[in-house]
Amino acid sequence: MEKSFEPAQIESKWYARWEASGAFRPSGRGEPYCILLPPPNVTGTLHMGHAFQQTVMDMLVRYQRMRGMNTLWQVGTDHAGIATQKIVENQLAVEDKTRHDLGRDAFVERVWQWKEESGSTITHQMRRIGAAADWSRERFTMDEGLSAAVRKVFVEWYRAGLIYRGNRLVNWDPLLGTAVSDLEVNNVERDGHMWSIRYLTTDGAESVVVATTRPETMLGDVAVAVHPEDERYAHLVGKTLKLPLTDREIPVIADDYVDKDFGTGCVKITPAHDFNDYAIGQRHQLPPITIFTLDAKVNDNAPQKYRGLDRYDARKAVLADLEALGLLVETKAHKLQVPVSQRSDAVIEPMLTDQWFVDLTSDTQKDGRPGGRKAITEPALDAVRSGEIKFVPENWATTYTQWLDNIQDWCISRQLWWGHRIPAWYDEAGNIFVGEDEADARAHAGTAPVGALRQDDDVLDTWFSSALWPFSTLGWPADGPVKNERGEIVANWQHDQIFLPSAVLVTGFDIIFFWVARMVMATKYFTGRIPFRKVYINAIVRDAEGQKMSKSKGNTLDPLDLIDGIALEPLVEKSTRSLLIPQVRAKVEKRIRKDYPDGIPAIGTDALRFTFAALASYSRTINFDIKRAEGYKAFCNKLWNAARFVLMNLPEGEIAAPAGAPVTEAERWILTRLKQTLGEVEQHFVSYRFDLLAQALYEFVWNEYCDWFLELSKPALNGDDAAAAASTRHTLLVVLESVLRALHPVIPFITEEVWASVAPKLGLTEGSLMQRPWPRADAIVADDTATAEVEWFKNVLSGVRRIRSEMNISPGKTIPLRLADGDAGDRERAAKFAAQIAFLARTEAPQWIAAGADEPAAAAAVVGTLRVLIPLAGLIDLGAEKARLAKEIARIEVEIRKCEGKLGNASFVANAPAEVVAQERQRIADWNTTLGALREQSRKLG
RNA sequence: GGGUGCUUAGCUCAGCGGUAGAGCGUCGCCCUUACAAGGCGGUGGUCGUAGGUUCGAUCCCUACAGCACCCA
Repeated sequence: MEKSFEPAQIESKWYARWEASGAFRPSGRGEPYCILLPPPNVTGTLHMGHAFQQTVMDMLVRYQRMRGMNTLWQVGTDHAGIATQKIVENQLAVEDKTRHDLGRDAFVERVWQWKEESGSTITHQMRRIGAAADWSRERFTMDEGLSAAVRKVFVEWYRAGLIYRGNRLVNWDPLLGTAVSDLEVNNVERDGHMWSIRYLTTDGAESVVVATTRPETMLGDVAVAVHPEDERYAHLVGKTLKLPLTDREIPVIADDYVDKDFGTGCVKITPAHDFNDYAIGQRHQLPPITIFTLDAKVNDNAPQKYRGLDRYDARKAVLADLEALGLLVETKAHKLQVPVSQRSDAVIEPMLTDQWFVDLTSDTQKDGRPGGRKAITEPALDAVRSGEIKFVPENWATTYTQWLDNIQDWCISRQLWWGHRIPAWYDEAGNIFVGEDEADARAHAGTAPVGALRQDDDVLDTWFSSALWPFSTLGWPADGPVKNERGEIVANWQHDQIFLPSAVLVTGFDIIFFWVARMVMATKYFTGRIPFRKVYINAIVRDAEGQKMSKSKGNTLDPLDLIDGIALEPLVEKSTRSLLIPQVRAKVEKRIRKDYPDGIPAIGTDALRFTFAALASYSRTINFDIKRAEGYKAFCNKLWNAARFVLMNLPEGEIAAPAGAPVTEAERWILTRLKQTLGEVEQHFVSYRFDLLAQALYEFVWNEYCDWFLELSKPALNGDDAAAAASTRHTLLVVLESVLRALHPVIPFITEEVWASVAPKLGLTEGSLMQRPWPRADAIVADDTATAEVEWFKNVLSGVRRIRSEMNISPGKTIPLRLADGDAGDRERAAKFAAQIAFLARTEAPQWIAAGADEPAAAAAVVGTLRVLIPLAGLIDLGAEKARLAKEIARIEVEIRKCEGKLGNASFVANAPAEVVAQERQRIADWNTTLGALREQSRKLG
């Protein structure tokens, strides 16, 4: 083995071997265990969130595979409608073209071409993380099989009356020219104004004042509403107002939606451009008046002079005209919530358009069939409420159920070209024909089409196909094998449905609504099964200061840069490349030069993965600190060197297991600790506490195996007892190999590399660590006696070390050692560990001082009643040692007083559990023993 | 407005009813042939505030303060 751990060399060789060996595919043996990869966008590149989430999935998959499960990690990518279409549209823009110049077919063809060339970036990056996924079954949401599932689902829901087409008010993105769902709209607080406008009654005798943040929409007003119990306006209800700037008259209506106490208590009603107003308009049978075109310019329903103006220009014009007429009563600054499209940042305009919806809210249809609430929403709610699906951490179930309780119908049509085209056709009379293809649509129609059929131009919301992921990837709805475009079988529902439900979904809270809930809905409806048993909501990765990572802040980290390292200049270049605003660019560059003056060091995949594991508590954010990752790289190096030590102490060839139990206490102790650690780690896998899991393994490897067992093994290996040496050699090796297996799910590369050297020594014949079983705690025998003895030894050694350190005795200097007092056990143990004490404490052979004999002035450590003495002569400052003893005595006196306080409290003794009282009595006895020995020592020093 | 979290050592976080812990940082000593990406030893906290429950509260309850996120 090389002298130090070099991740780059190791990682490059193992992944390809694993993948080629077929080790990532389901074994076909054991219980099914499946994890679905949340399919990343084909447009994406791997970011820290992906790397974290995928590390979690990979740990689970590798662990379960080693435990003998029939493991499938189902991967693939998402076509990401808008994002992908935009990339290609941007490319066209460089050529001064739009998608309309190409036409639909040619444009879609070009998007496919882009996908073939660039769409696998992220899946290749996933391999660098070490993801043990079954790439042979990789899917794409727009491949033929998954598209067939989409058509089937659409048609079935439509025929069940659960998908409908309607002219509804939807969130319209005027920049992208498509509807978007409620979820794709963010409400952003912006500084704006509240304008008060006076509307005169038709007879001109009276007026009302309405307040609005969007004065331009008055051109589409159809009423002014007041509260039914508002006495100020009761007499006006039913009268008409003259709508300024237009020649229309609008009624005053009463509706208890209006808040009497807000503003003047009068509200202008614009049903075509406001969701609340739309509902009021419907209640009062007031037909909406659309005043904007699809690109948010004033249309022909408005007076001539405003037509063609952009909505914000129209606002200025309307305000100026109202001002001129003396109808603008007040203008004041106002903070308002503006709906913004997540995809384009454009301000959303509610627009009345024809769209397709999934019914999620009606109880019963007109014909008596169950509505969407009964058929789709409630089963999804029940799956979580009943505990069939469990969230981890569980409080996310509240988020899930509250959203479903208040859900709206899902607008699934998008006015895009890239995506699953809606399987609906229209005849020349506007009748709708739905089917998996045109022939199917005709066959299922009640009436013959009038003239030719034309397919709906729209495509489905990307999340529609994602919702089917748990079963469409397993081959549904086909009956037999499903092939990919290369003719390879990627799924077969007949066999693969054993993987439904999957074991756990690992995903971010931000897509509980977009994806998790919809998967439950669709999977329950179409397969009758839940899609997964658990939903592990992973934390959001932030920077070391807890700030959200964003390109414009310059605090993003590329996981591959952490793995490979990157010099400062290339890092600055890549971080600022996409930033167009010079000030932002300068700020980001400055930050990077400050944060990473030497660039980013290469820490390797294993250390990155271990860091993710160590940070993965139930907390909802994790702050990624490179320093922490560097610490775990040191851990990898520690493991590496421990293995080197073990291997360099072995003779050539295979190491036979000695007959019988391990000879030394140290061996039996480390095996006991290994057993405990493995038991803990198994628990932490069950509870998804990867932080505790990582910590348990870290502590075992570093603080137990390396710090103590390796050290204890040195005198054993070099001592006269051949049996102890042989036994120790074997135990060193066995524990190391178990540790490698236990750590493999977390740090697969280094463990595989080390194992390759270790396995032949144990005569193991598996070709890869992946094929070894995960080590079982219950296969190891615990030995509490040995544990107690090693703890005693550790106390003795620590005592000597503390004296050395505090008395400034050079660590290399061999010093005399005396033992005084103590009991028979101490004598036995001192004899047993004599070689270890002498070697590790660097002392001469310990000598007992007989009771009552003269003692040299000495510094002392106390272990029970045993005093471990280091004679002062020439080594130790008497005054310093007295001070040290006094300090220790004072500390113990405080502890004793605490115990006495408790035990002196009658109600404590009466009410506390007996074992707690007993524990307290034991504690005080132990402290008193130590205190007695310390006082004795103090007296001896005079 | 409704909801969900968080507040513990300088920093980042575990612990969640019975002696306050880890990593990183910091200080001291040491290049002791597995590892200086290291070894050994130390320093450092009235567990956000105020009440309550309890023999006992960092942990449970209530209120308050601050911070964050989600939904409207």
